[in-house]
Amino acid sequence: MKRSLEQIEYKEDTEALAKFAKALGHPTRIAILKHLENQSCCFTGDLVDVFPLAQSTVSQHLKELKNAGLIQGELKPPKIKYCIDQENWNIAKSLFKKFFD
Amino acid sequence: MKRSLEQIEYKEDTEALAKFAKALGHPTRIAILKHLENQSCCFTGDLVDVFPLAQSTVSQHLKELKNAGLIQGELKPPKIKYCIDQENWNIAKSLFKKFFD
DNA sequence: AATTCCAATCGTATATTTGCGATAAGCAAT
DNA sequence: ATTGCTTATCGCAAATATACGATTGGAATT
Repeated sequence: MKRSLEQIEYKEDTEALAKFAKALGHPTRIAILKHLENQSCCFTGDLVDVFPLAQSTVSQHLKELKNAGLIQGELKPPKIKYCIDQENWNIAKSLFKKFFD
Repeated sequence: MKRSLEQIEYKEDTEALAKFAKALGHPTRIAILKHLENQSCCFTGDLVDVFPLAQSTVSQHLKELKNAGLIQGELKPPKIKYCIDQENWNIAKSLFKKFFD
């Protein structure tokens, strides 16, 4: 995509908030996080059963949530247990809170 | 894009939250909203001066914020005054609040 | 070493987003 | 009616996002 002169510089908080918001910007990912909040943790396979989506698609959504730092995966062979990343979750929480006043 | 069988049905709150989050998922739009929070209101032209972006680009970001319901435009010839849409802003606020506990 | 299970990644197709310049549209004042 | 100011929209190009099936990879067990 064409870009103006160079990358725009935003404040750190602005970038961080946008990044979190972007990760939350898909209903499936919201639903996954809600599910994790209830269950505290779960495996990829559980989610594949819950959502009418291909395994690869669910895996991609998990990857994005992980990249945003909102979840973390723990090796639990032969499965992977996903949980909310409490530290970043709290950061996101406070950023949104501050943003909305 | 290929879709599974048919559109997935999510809860109303989930859809609404994702929609708001998506609109917030770009640093320029976060910055615009922060600017509006400070100024209470402003004109498109003001924003074009603030950000190193083309007028058409700023206009598009405003359009998305408007579509999401986060801002509203008031005709003030020959300008348009943009303000935060308090009603939807509060809805978004409470959705995020509930989501993060 | 081979097998099995689960999840990630690859390759592909399509849709959407982001950005720009150029043009159109709306409204006031001349 | 014409001009001038401001903002929206159009048309395009490139980048990202979303989805799938197929394949690969990793870890434990046989």
